[in-house]
Amino acid sequence: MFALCDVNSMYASCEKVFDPSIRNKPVVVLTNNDGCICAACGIAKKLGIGKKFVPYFQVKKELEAAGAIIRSSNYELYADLSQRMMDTCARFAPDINIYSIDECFLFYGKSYSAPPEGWNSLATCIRKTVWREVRLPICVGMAATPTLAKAANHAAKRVDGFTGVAVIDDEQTRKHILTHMDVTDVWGIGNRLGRKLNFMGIHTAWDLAAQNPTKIRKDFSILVEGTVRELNGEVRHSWDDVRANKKEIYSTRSFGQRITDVEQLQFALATHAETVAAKLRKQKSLASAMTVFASSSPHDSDGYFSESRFHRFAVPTNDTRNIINVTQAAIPKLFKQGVRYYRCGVGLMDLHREQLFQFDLFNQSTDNPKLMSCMDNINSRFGRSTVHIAAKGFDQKFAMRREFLSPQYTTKWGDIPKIIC
DNA sequence: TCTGGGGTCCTAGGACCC
DNA sequence: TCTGGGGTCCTAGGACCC
Repeated sequence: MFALCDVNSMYASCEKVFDPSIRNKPVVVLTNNDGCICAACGIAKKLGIGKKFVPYFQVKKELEAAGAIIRSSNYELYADLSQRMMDTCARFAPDINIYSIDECFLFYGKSYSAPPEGWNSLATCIRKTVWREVRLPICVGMAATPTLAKAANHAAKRVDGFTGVAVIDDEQTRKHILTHMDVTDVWGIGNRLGRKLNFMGIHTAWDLAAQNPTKIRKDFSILVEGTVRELNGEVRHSWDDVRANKKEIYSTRSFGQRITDVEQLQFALATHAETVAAKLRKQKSLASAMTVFASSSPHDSDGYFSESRFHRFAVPTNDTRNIINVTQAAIPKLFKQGVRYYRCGVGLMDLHREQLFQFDLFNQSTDNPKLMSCMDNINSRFGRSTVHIAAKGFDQKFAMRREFLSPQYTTKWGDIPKIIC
């Protein structure tokens, strides 16, 4: 049995945890740089406002008119509450897999027999406990495969007759839930595949489940075939696949304000280099190649500019200094006077497991793992960027725009809620 | 006045090599 | 009668996810 626990409108719900005054109001949360809408609470959704990934400036008036409370993304708060929610969920299963900031899969293997009180009560208990301990509303879906657990979770949220919990453990329920589910709501089926499937007369998840997997593989891909099989109870997402190391690691960001000077671009790229290098070390991998890029905005009228530079390392590395050096060397190619830079980033690819990589006699690694782990440890203990490479600069002018930021209630001493008697 | 998220994986096609 | 290879690496862009 797999369970999928996921927080309802995670970011909006987090905003309500420490601010009861907005609990009964429509809350809408914006992406980085207050660019787009990325979450809306249930009340906002009912009012028909807060459509995901719509640019904020386009719907600003509409939101004001509806009396919506606007918040910038407060990742410090969300990441901390996420951790607490995951800790609580983890107590209810032998194994947990954190899928994203607001979702985790729980896995009950063959040796685990169904709880005497039934799966439904277990799911309800998880939901209630998370609410009691973290004050986050979650939905729990349970089924024999991850894709079906996702479907059950979808039903728990949207299908009449379910209130926050759904378990698919018989044919009747499977059919009921899948027939009430749009094919594009199936995990792995996006808009594009959805359109093609619709064209073939496949509209619901149930229609998709009824397809011949071999034919689907021919018409689409091995991935869609896997989805069809999972909808029929055959596990295709192995637990290890979900947990597998990344094959590529990226860090990219749009700037709070457009950038026109080289130094700021260098600082930004060095910052991304540090981020990806740290992520790479965390999964204990080495990168053989990387790409560095910078661009103006495709929305700008004065011509779109985009440049990238690919680099292959003679010896795979996960040392921040090697990765930063490449970003610095890329500057002449990426920087052009007069361009209003909107976005830049760094990507690592062709990744290998640290222990498995064979070095040769002629190319010795220049990495300094002790220095790197020392940096990682200091930063994990005292906070991000307590020590950093000087190339990142000390006067970054592209700070994220976060005009409607709430306090970092749980991660900053000065922001801890006060109770005044 | 100006404003438009971030991450990962996959693949077609071009460039280049022998 | 008409016909012209095959492999690797990189790039750009598409597709999916939240």
